[in-house]
Amino acid sequence: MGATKKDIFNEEQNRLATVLKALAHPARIAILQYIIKQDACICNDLVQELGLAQATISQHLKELKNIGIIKGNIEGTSVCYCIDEKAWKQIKIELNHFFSDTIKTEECC
Amino acid sequence: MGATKKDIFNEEQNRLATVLKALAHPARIAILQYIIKQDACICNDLVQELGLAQATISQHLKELKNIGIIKGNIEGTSVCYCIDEKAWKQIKIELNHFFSDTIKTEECC
DNA sequence: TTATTATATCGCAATATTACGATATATAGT
DNA sequence: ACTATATATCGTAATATTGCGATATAATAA
Repeated sequence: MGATKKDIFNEEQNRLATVLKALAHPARIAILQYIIKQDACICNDLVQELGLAQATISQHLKELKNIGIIKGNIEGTSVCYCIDEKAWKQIKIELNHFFSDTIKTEECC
Repeated sequence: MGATKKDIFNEEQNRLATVLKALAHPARIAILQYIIKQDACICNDLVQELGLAQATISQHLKELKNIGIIKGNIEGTSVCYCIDEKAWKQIKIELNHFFSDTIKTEECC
């Protein structure tokens, strides 16, 4: 008990849930917004900007990297993070697909 | 420690995270897809369809109701759930707004 | 080499989520 | 009134997430 029963859902449902979960935190939304605004940034910029501990920011970056939406390039002693355009577009497509399902313009029952 | 630090983020970031979190579960994705497919359904239909306990489905429905994306009308002994079109469209707009931020077509750093 | 800077990872405590049995509530049918 | 049906809520165990200090790693600077 306690864990999500992934086995009873299909690929699409699990994939969508995983992506949404990775995005479903205000710090990770803020991180993405900051990266977009600045084009790219390093972990320490985010520590200054958001006021969370370095370990916490690093952990959030890892979760965003896990779904591929950002990527990091090593630049000397720091890591430069930016949006992975291809992944970003793919996620956009997946969400659009889900949300573009036609809703009946009628009241309930 | 442990709880999300909502106070350091802005309204938009917290709102977006809350909505995404409510959607970020395969069961809730499946519930929404089923409601869309059938136009409307009752809790028990979902219990049969998804194979989760009635208490679990009821809890997931509650979370979807919390963000307003679905609404329930009492119909005799059962409750008929359907998409709240207005809320659905609003959420769609909010997500589109977030995802339509222009991404630079350049490599990282 | 030693110090500095930037990040990642480990370990842990606090909190949140998920799932479900049991039970409460409420309506319809007999 | 009694029974059946449908849903919501409570309580609880298992698991996951969040946040951070401490520490490890790795590259640059002095």
